[in-house]
Amino acid sequence: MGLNLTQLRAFVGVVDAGGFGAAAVELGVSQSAVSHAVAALERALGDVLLVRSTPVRSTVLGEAVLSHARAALAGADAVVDVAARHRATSGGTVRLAATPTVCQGLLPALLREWSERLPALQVRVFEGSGEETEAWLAGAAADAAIVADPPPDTVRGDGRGGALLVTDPFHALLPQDHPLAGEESVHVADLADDPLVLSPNGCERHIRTIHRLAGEEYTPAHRVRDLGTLLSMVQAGLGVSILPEVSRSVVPDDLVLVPVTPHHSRELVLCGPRDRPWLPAVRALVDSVAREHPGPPR
Amino acid sequence: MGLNLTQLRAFVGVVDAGGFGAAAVELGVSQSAVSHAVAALERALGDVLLVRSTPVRSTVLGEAVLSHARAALAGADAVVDVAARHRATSGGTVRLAATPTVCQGLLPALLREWSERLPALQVRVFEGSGEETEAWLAGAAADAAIVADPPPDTVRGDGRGGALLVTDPFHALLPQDHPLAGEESVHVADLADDPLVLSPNGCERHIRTIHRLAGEEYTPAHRVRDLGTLLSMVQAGLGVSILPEVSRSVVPDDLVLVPVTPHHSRELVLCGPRDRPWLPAVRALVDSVAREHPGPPR
DNA sequence: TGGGGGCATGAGAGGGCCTCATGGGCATCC
DNA sequence: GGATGCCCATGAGGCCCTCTCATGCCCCCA
Repeated sequence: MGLNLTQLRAFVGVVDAGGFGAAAVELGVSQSAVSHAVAALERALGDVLLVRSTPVRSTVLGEAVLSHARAALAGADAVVDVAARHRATSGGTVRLAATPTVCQGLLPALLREWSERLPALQVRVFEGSGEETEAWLAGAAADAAIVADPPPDTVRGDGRGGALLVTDPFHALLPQDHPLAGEESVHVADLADDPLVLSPNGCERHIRTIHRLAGEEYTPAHRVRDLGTLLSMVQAGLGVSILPEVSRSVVPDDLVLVPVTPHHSRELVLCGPRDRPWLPAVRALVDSVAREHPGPPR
Repeated sequence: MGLNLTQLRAFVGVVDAGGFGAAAVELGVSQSAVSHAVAALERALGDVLLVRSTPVRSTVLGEAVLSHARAALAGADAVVDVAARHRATSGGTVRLAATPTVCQGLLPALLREWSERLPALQVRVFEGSGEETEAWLAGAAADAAIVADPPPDTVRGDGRGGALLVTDPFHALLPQDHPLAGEESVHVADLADDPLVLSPNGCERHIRTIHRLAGEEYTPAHRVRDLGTLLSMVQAGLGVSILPEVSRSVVPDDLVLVPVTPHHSRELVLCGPRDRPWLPAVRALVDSVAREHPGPPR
């Protein structure tokens, strides 16, 4: 009763090969199979498609049907073709370098997304400072990285280039009971009296920029390596800090993030190495997130 | 191993319906069938197509495959659609009126062609004089006719209108031993000494035109009704005649057809009635022969 | 801690599709 | 005119696919 790709392939094959036997050779099946298939198709459609002569000719219905049959077969072939290409380019393991804030704030959702939407692709995360991630990527110890504010030519080239994951604004990190904790936003000058705790994970450059924009002096009171340490110190009332938005997920309940002015943000970009070809799988990762955020209308 | 329209339909259905169960309802099969089909498709393609969540989402591969799958299904649907339309419009019986010369010279090949290329269509031939065929068509005793030189608006409107079957030049019919039988062409003035035998089957108008073009007097010596009689009389040496090219197939070996000057020809056109809608089957006949002769480049 | 929605899975039946073998129509060639 | 070869149709038989039914697993929710 129902149509069949085998039947369509047999019909088109007979038209192209000029005969049932020739089509059978072409399709790698017996002549009988071709005959059965065409007969079944003709039964399903309710009329004859081919005139059994030498060479075989099409009936009027056969001619009318032929192009649609070709379209159907082309679509089916494209499906297997796309799948084959996908298997070849979207498998294997990608070593992804990222900073701690990214690893904690951004990566969980991304990894979950990737494991669902690119299940054949395994991502191994390497956490390091901003300098380390860039060094790993340059030194081929990593295949991709999430970097902040890369040179513009590497950002979302829409096919070539990396993918902008998120525009990540900076906030003041304050204890919940800090006088400014309830404000809509906080100017960096108003924090001048509080000791500034800093974790030099690649954000220091941006924090310096914020101070420069405000005309404030940049004098960090403490430098810690671990983000947990920073949080603990602010919790202990030893000072305040400035953190990017992606850190929000790891901020304890008794600390708050308040937008800081002058406004400043960094762009987090997923990209491959600058100086060597990208792994196909990295391209697949980039494309998958680029499709999520449609990007600017150019 | 091989793709399947059922599998593609299930996959697209799940994407459109937002779930396996909903797709099953949509497709009129069990939820289990949809699950099996999608699983088989994923096995065939070597990777997962759908993320089993609520609502179901596509993987990257699923998105890449979706449009091609839709194209394949659209092609297959178009095939059955075209076939259904063809069954509705290209079946039944057509009563076709034509003159004897056409019936003998032109129709055999046409009927054979039609029986092969439009096997669901039956053509019943009604043979009559030119006046009779036109009267039958006008009076709905025939559904179509092959007429000579109809008004220009009925000729091959390329979609609407009739189909030009052949441009049919006139020849002199001579006994093989006639002095002019070996000539390349014969001027009608050179036949003035021979008695002119005429069969008034609708060709008389053209023969009169040939004489008028030559400035010759038109004086037929004999008028017979049957073409066979005419041939016999010419064979018996009782005179000569003027016949159209399509008559060649019924001319005996001891008679010859020699192109006559002034050159003149008629156009034989297959068309439906002028004053009422055409049978769809008549349109199918016209289209089938119009496709044969590609027609002038406009 | 049940309950329900949603999909997967296994068993079994039915049908579709393939191959093998054979038959018939048609042309060519001695 | 009979033989031969080509080409397609047809019937039988077997395998595999696909469907349904029943049930299980998982997750979310109250």
